[in-house]
Amino acid sequence: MLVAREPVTLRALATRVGTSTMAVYTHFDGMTGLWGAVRQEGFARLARRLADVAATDDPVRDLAALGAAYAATAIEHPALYRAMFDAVADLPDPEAAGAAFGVLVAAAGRALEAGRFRAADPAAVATRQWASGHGLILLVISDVLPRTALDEHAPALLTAIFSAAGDDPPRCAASVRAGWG
Amino acid sequence: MLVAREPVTLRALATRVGTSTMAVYTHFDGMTGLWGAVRQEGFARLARRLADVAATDDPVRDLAALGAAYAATAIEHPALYRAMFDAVADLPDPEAAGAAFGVLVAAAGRALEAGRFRAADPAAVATRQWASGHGLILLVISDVLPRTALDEHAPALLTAIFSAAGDDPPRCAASVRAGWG
DNA sequence: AGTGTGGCATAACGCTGCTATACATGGCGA
DNA sequence: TCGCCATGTATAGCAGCGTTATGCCACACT
Repeated sequence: MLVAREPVTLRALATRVGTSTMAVYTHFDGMTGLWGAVRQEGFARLARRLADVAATDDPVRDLAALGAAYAATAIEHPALYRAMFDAVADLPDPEAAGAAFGVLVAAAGRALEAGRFRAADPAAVATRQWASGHGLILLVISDVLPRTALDEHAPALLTAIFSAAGDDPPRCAASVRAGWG
Repeated sequence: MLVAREPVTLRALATRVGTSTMAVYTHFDGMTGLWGAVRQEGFARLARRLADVAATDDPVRDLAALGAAYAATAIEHPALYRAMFDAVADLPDPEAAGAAFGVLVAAAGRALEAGRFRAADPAAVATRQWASGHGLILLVISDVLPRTALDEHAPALLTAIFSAAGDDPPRCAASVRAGWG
């Protein structure tokens, strides 16, 4: 899973696109601004990917599908995913990250309304799902865990979290299996 | 939670300890080797902290206590924790990380023997606990989640994971509460 | 006591991100 | 249509980085 991480230098980048280093300073604000734009674009793509997950009549299935889409996005571009969270605190426009999280919260809210979750805070469920997925994904793209660990542990973790939120365990497991695909 | 991250340059470091830059090349192997030694020491300390957690007659409580010790270690030195996982794949001696993980697996094994977990693979339970904690901790020390999120979500996540492993939910919650302290 | 070896200070090299300056090019007003 | 202004780019140079080559010094061993 570990991909070659060439240093991404300002000069190499300028030469690559056939311009001089100054272009990076006019269009972005130096390397700092460029990395900020990269992280921003990463979260924008993530939010789009999550928003593209169609809602069904099984909100728990949807939550699992969102998790799968999230993981797929991260695995497709692991270097980008790492960069996104390298300085997520000073994102130029944090709303993009908020939008991605909001999709998760909305799905958890639908699960609550549908009676699948019992008096649980949708934001808390989404946070727990997010944190678990984040950790698992990072361990995978850091070559600590093999890539197969995702399919082995993610559904189990999601089932554990959603069941703890009140869903009926067997039904929850079925929904997660369906959503994770 | 975000702490000031001065660049940690070779020159500044050499001046700080009153020597020249060459010392870093004789004792370590340049900056790369030095960072490797730092990560190594980080995992060694983590393993020691986990090994110092005394086992009780409640293995689920112990698992939660291990989680709390793990989180405390990370929160005490967030920059070190980030550095540890920055290149965990090429750790000089991976056994230190393996030892830390082994403590978790052993506790999960005791929970299985004690009949608290039902036919679950101890390593799988430990992996899920580790991944979840890792993600939650990273989000906290990256200032995505407030520090209070640890006490709010970690026990809930642990209870969810251990209950899914077969433990009786109310009893599990009590054990986690006791262990998390 | 003489010799050899290991470790450190010094200086220099190539690279980095960044900035100051000069030039070119495109649009707008007279 | 001509001239001017402004915007963006190329060039050159700066300080800083990690790394390496060289020379020296101090300690240990015969």
